[in-house]
Amino acid sequence: MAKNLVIVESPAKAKTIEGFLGKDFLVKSSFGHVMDLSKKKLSVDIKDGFIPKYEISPDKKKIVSELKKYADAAKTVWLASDEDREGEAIAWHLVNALKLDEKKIKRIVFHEITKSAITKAIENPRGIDKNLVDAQQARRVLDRLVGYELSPLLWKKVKPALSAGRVQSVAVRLIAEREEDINKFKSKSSYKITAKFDINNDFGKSILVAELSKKFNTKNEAIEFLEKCKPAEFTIADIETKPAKKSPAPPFTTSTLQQEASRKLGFSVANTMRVAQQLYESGKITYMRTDSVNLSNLALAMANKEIKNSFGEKYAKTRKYSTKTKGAQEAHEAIRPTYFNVKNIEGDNAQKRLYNLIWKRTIASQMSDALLEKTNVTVNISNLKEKFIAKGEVIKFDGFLKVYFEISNQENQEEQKGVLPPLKVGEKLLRNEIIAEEKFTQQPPRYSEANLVKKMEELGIGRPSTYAPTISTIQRREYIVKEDKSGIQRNYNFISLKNDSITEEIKTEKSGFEKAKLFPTDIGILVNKFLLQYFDNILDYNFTASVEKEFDEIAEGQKIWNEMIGEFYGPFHNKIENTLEKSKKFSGEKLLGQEPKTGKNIFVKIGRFGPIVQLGDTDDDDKPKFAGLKKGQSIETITLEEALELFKFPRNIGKYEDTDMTVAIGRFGPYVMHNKLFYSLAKTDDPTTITQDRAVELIEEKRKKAKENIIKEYKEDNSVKVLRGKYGHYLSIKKKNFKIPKEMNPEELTLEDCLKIAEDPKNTPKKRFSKKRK
DNA sequence: CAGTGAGCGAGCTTCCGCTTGACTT
Repeated sequence: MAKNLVIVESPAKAKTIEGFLGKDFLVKSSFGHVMDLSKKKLSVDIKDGFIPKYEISPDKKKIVSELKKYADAAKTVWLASDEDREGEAIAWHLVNALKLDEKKIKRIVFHEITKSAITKAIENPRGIDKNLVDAQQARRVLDRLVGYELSPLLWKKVKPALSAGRVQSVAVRLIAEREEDINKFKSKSSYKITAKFDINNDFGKSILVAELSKKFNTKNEAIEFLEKCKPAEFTIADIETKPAKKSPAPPFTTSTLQQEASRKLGFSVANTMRVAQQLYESGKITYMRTDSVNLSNLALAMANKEIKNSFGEKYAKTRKYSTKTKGAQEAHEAIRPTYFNVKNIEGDNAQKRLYNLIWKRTIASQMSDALLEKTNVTVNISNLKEKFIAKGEVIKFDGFLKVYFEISNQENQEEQKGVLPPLKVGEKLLRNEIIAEEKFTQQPPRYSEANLVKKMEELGIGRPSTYAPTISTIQRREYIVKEDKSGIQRNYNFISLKNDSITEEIKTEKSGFEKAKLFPTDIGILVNKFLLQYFDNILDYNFTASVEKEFDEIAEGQKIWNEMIGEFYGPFHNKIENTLEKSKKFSGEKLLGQEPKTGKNIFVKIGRFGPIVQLGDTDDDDKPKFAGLKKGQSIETITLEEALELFKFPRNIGKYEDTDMTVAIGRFGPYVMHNKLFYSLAKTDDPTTITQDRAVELIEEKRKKAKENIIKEYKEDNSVKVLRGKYGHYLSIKKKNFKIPKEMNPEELTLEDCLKIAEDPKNTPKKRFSKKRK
């Protein structure tokens, strides 16, 4: 057995490091945290100084016992978890979980996986930094208290199974507020003037395009301007040329990788992380969960060599970047290729594309500036004081642009600068055409997943390891949805002056098209309203930043962690108690109007199963009627007419095989019910207009499909069937499903076989987490 | 999945941050 056991967090890291160290060292990984608070209970002793009660995480029991075996046999245990708050806590938990003798342990840290960094770390061990551990405990306990006291309050006051937390609730707030901004937004229009001039000078013929420095608010002003241009003379008043430069962006962090992969490759945040993980595990890139833009000296040297080889000496420029992100912990390097001379890799398409993006971005970050020449040409109008301006841009030296071009975030970047024709000051220009185009101001854009990550990082909310999971949590809770929105056709005025006549046209454009953007749901909006009303401090965009400051003070030994938690918890818990006692159920109920026939009130609100409309008051003699909202409808925007429509279900649409068919809208969308069986409508079917014939078609379709999935039936007992499902073959007996053992051939099962399978408890399906609510 | 919504009451849900596989009805 090896004399030395080194424990790191990630198995891929363990493998690499083992190669650097001699055979006296055994390197194992803890797979992240090994101890945590129990999921089932609060596990914080509030009365006695907020002492947390840790347990070995259920899924880590095996790893812990394995590590303990190695640790007991080793002379020295080197705790090499990451150099940040969480890493320090992992080291401390390992001491407790493995019951390590303090004399036997050494804590080492390194933030790059290079041989020299590891060797240096081994030469400079230290003890566990208890202050840093305490900062982590404060973070952990705060999050637990907030999450586990707010969530149950929501269950009581809003809806069961909801959740709230320091990070997720702020993410939802961002999306809800953006939607509010969009609803409030009123588009304004103005007129942009562009001129095309014919050039005919010593250098030949060409065209100069220039834009007026001023925009007009009304059509009349624009026409008035064009009228004045009719007799005017146009002269070049000034040509200004100045050098400019562009510098490359720093190498990727988790957040910037997610943003660029979204923009350039169309990857979702989760997809980016999955593919990056694969690249990391196969040794092609460094660690993918990082907030650091730092590159190791080894990496800098490799990049420099690669650039000189591929592009030449003058393209290389070694750069050190430093982070500007709030609360960055920088335990790792930036995300970079492991070997810079590998430009392309083996792998699937997604891996190749993501690797290529990382390679280019990292290489570009070590390349020279691009040198540009920017030119501004001013054109005078003889009878007006406004000026036309033409802008040109020429690349004198491409530098890093040779490999990498960062797409900016702005959506409409129609302005493209190019090369201007050769011109002279004083030169007279011939007016070819001047146009006035009506332009509308754009509504604020909805967040994409990657833009949300960017914003969260700016606010210091969440960490590289949690961006993707947080986004899926708030989608799973149905606070937000990712959807496309088709744009709307819009008319705009287009006025043109050519020769001596002005013509007016109405053109159409499509605007507001959005793909894979985040929309708040009714429940998301409601929960956000509730939290803002009662817990505005937690939802404050600066909340995390201010507690982070206190965590830092704890880490530096200037503050006691449980005192800090106490100061927070007192007022917070009071608010919980108060709200529990005083506030009524928070359903977001809104009176829409009255039903024309009966005069009964119609409300919209959130019911136990989501948004509903209600006909009649709750305390009326007869029970009120309820109906769920259709997909795409929302509490915020539904009208009285739409609500009345919803009460028309269930609708009878005729008979089939002598039984009534009815159309209704359920939790999973509109459906036809026939003979107590359900048939979902297709997305293209409209439940308000669906015909009898179409409903029959749906019924027949589903029957045919069900038949195709039957592999075996038994005459003796028709409740037993062997079926083909999403995950392969399975057995169905009286609506209960069973797994068919792998060694058995589903095609050849006899009825006896089937019954035997059903009796064996190991074939009964495990209870999966289901969203079922009674 | 399951096509409800009142009210009663049992029993369930939930946080953030570290890490990877396991394995689905």
